[in-house]
Amino acid sequence: MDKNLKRMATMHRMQTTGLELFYKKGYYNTSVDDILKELSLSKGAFYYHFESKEDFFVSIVQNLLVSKVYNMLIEPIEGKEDPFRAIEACFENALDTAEHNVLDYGFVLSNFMTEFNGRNELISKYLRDIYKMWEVNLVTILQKGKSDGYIVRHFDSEAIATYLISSYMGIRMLMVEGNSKMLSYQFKQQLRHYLGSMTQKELV
Amino acid sequence: MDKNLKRMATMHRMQTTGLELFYKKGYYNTSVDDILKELSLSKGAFYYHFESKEDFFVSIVQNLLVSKVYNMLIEPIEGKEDPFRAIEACFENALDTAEHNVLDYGFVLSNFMTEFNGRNELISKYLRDIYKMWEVNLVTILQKGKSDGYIVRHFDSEAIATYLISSYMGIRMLMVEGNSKMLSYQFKQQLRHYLGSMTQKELV
DNA sequence: TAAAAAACCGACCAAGCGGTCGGTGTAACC
DNA sequence: GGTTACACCGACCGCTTGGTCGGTTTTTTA
Repeated sequence: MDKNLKRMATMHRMQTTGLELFYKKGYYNTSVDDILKELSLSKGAFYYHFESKEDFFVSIVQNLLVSKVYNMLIEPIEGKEDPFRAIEACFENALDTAEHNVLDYGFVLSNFMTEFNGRNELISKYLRDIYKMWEVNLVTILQKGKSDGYIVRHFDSEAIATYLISSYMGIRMLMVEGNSKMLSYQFKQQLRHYLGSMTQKELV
Repeated sequence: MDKNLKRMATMHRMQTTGLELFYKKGYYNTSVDDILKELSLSKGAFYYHFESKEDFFVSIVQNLLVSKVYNMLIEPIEGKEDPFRAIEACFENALDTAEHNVLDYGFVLSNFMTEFNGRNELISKYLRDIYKMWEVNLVTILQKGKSDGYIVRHFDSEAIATYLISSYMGIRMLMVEGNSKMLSYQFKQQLRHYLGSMTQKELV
């Protein structure tokens, strides 16, 4: 009982530190020893809990990344009345945390997708699943927005979702130097314009 | 004379193969030996022509990447009458080559920017310079478009450029599996809508 | 409190890395 | 036709990597 608790605690410690370092330096450029040094743990401890470095990373994706993306990019949108307002607020909030160089998990996701693309199919698959989860959620709320009269009916929800996600991932990729505040501002402005151009005028 | 030719030929061969492999597998995940094996050349040959792996990559950026990005993403837009039409055509063309998984250098650029970000400041700087070149060109043509009456005057050219580049880099990041055709289609559609929403109606 | 199971240690290994260096073939020059 | 400089070779070096394994410590169990 208590046993399992300790096990979980250590694994969790390893996972959070692992995510942080993998994100900062890249998966292939971060050694298992790097993580262990940070935690003052030994190789033995690591391979007692995880089968391999790859297995370790998969566990991070499933235990941390999924829920973080959900909390930050999906849950804040779900069930809201006006979809565009909800999306706008959610994206802007995510960018604000990103500005203060806190971990922004939308970016973490796209960062890893880039790194593993064509290099590790298994991990890529897990990452794509998270992306799909995000996309499906956006499409759903856009469809609902149509029925509720917030969005012009003939627009393509899937295409809008794709465009939204790609622009978000793109801007996060650019927001890495000192100019992130400016970029974030410009992005928000254009996002509002883009969404505004598809809003159902009058009616409802 | 002929001498210099041979030198240049070998270096160029190394650079093109290097770019290809670095792009496919990542810089840190591609060894010098990997490239040499592909070319049936030896370590000696490599370090005769280049000081280090880093120096080699910088030479690739300066000799190949700069001109490729220019040819593909800048030159096709420069000096055109209607900026939105030019940008639209240029982006669509770039995505079409990307679909047939030919090297698309806008993506190569963003890929490397992600990989080196926070890991190699020198290389990051060179990559950012290319990005800036692209951005400045977009801003310039957008400004010109305003004076020529194609674009509503009060719009923010810098913000539009940022939004365009980020969405492009984002969509390319997503276009990696089999669904790239669909993504590309959706992107083009939304890009047209976005640009259309800023086009100066009537007048001119 | 003794035995058993779980958690952790760290020296060690083979493989791979970027980079060096003394040597070799070959074309250009006098 | 000998000299010289350029282009290339590949064994080798020190170091890091992911992963192993026999052993020790800590915790749970009975």
